[in-house]
Amino acid sequence: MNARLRDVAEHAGVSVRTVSNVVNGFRYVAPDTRTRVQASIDELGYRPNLAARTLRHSRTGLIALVVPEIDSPYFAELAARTVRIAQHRGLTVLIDQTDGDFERERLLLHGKRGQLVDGVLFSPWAVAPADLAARTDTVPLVLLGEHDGPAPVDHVAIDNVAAAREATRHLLATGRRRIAVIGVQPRTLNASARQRLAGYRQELEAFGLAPVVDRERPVRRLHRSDGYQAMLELLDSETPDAVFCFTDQLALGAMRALAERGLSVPDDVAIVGFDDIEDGRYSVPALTTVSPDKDQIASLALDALAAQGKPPRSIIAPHELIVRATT
Amino acid sequence: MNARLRDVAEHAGVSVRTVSNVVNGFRYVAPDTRTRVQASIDELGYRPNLAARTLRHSRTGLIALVVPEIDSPYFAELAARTVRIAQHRGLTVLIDQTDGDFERERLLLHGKRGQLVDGVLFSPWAVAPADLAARTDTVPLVLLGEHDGPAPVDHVAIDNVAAAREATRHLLATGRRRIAVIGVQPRTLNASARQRLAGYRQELEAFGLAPVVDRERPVRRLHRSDGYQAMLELLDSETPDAVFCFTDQLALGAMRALAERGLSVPDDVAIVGFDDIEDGRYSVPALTTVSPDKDQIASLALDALAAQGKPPRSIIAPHELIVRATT
DNA sequence: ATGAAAGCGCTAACAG
DNA sequence: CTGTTAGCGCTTTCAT
Repeated sequence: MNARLRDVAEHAGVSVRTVSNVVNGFRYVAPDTRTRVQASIDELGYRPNLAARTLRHSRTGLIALVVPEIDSPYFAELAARTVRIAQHRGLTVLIDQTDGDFERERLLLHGKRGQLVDGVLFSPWAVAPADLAARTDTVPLVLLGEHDGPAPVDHVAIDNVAAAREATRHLLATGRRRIAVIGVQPRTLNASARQRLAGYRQELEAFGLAPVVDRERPVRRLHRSDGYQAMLELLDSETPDAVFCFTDQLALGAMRALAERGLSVPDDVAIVGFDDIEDGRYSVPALTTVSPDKDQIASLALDALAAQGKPPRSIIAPHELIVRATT
Repeated sequence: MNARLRDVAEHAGVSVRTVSNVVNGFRYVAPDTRTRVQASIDELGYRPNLAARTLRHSRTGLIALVVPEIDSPYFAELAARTVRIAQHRGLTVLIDQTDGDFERERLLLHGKRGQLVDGVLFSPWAVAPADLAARTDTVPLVLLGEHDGPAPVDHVAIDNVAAAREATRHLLATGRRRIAVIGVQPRTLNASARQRLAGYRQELEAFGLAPVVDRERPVRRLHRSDGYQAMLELLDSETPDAVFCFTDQLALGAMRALAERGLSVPDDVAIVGFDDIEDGRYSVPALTTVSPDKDQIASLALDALAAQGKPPRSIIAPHELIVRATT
C-alpha cells in the first residue's frame, strides 16, 4: 500500500495536520519543519489520495465529455481542444462515448457518472429535449451543439442558420443554381441538421429559387460512407452543379463518389462542407467549408460549466466560411 | 446535498447495511424489504458516492489513456476502441494529452494521476526507456507501441519490422525500384519509426538493392504537413517511383504534394501508408496501407493491465497489409 | 506553529 | 436476514 499522511507524520515526527499543511502549501509552517516533512514525503514516495480528498471536498476536478464517437474527426478535434483548455484550468477530462445509443446517453444524463465528475459537457445525438427536461441529476450540464426546445440547460453552438446561408450564398455567388444538400436527418432530433437545412432554404428563397425536394438528401449517420452513398443517389436522378454537405466527412465521401463517376470538382460540381476538419484541408482538391471556432466552443462550454446556477443561456460561438479549392 | 445511504435507511426504516445490500444487489434481502428500500432510493434520488466507494475499495474503475494528441486519427481511432472495450469491462477511460511534451509525459508517468486511476495505458513520444526505468509510481502501466530497451514494463505493439518488410516487398513486387521512405525520426526516441526503417532496409537488401540515404526522408512530426513537405523535398532531388510513408497522415500529405506537381498516383508514384486510418479508405485514390489491429491492441493492453504483477511481457498484436488503389 | 479529533459516505466484519 | 460500527485517507475546527 502507498504511504499515507499519517505514515509521513510518524516518519517526520510531527502531526498529520502539519504534513497536510506542507502538502497543501499552507502559510504557517516553520521552515525547518517544512524541510523535514518534505524529506519524509520524498523518502516515502507519498502521494495524496485523491479519493479521500474528493470525499472531503466533494469536488473531483474531473469533467466528462460525452460524444457519440471520439474517432469522428470533428469530435476528435473538439475533444483535443477541450482536454487542452481544461488542463489549463486544472481540470481533467474523462471521455464517454455513446455510439449514438439512446440508452447510453440517457444513463449518462441521469447521473451514471454519479459524484465522479464536477460537470458534464454533452453532445447529444439520440436524446431529445424532453429527456433533458426530465433530468433529475444535479451535476452541472452544458450541451454542445444546436439544441432547440425549452430544456432548461445551458448550451453552446454556432449560428447554424447563418452559417448555412453563407455557404449557400457563396455557391450562388459562384454561379451555381442547381444546389443540392447532403445531410438531412430522417429523425427530427438533430437540431443542427435541421437548422442547416433551414438556412439553405432561406438563402435559396431569398435569391428567388425554389427548393427542390429531390435535392435534399437524407443520411443515416454522418460518416464518409453516408456521403458517398447519398452522392451516388443524387447522381442517379440529376447531376447538381453544387452540393452543400452538412459535415466535412459527408463531403469527402461525396467527393469520392464524384471521382469514381469521372466528374471533376469544382468544374462539374462544387462542394462545400461543414466542420473544417483537418482531412478537408489536405484533400485533393482542398475543401471549402464552414469552420466553427472549436477553441471558442470548448472554452465557452467550460466557462458555462463554471458559471452554473445562473439561468440557462444559449451561447453562440463564432464561425467562418473558409473558401478553398472545391468551389 | 445529495441523499446518502443513511438518509435512505431512515426513510425506509431500515439500517444502512440493508440499503447497501440492496444497492449492491446482495443475495439475502427479504423481497418486501427490498421493494421498500428501492422505493426510498427512487424517491430520494439516491446515487452512490463514488469517492467514498473508491476510498473504501481503493479501486476507482478508471484507467488513463495517455497519448500525444487525441485528434491525430490513429490515436482517435485507438482511443475510440479502447473506450469501447473498457466500457465492456466496466472501466472508464480518462484521456490525457501530452502534445508530445516531455515534461507532461514525465509527470504522468510518475504518478501525477495519483490514486485516481487503476492503470495507465501509455503511448510515449518524448520519454525515453531510461525515464521509464526510473519510475517509482506503483500504478500498473502498459506501453502502447514499439519500445526497445530494457525497461521493466509491459508493452503491446505490432511487429513493425515485419510490417515494413511486407510493405516494401509489395512495392518491389509491383515493379518499383526507386522506393523512398518518409517518416524517419531525427531523434532516436521513436522506436516504431526506427523499426519501420530497419524493415524497409532489410527488404531492399534481401532483394539485392542498396539503400539510398537521400531517399530516407526525416520528418519532425507525423502530420500531413510533414508528409507534404518531405514529398516536395524528395521531388526536388529525384522522383522516386514509390514512397513508403510511416503513417497514413504522412502519406496523405505526400499525395497532396504529388497532385500539386501534376504527378499521378499510382502511375508515376506508388504510395503505401501505415495505420489504416479512415481517411485513407476514402482518399482519391484509396490508400494502400499497413493495418494494425487496433481492437486487438486495445484489448491486449487492457488484458495486460489486468494481469499486472507477472513479469513484464512484450506483446505482439496482429497486422495486415491492405492493398488499395495507390499501388 | 502544531496537535487532537471529528467526520466526509461507504463497505464489510461481527453480532445477533 | 438485518443492525451496529470501525475505518478507508484526508481536511479542518478547535484547542493549545
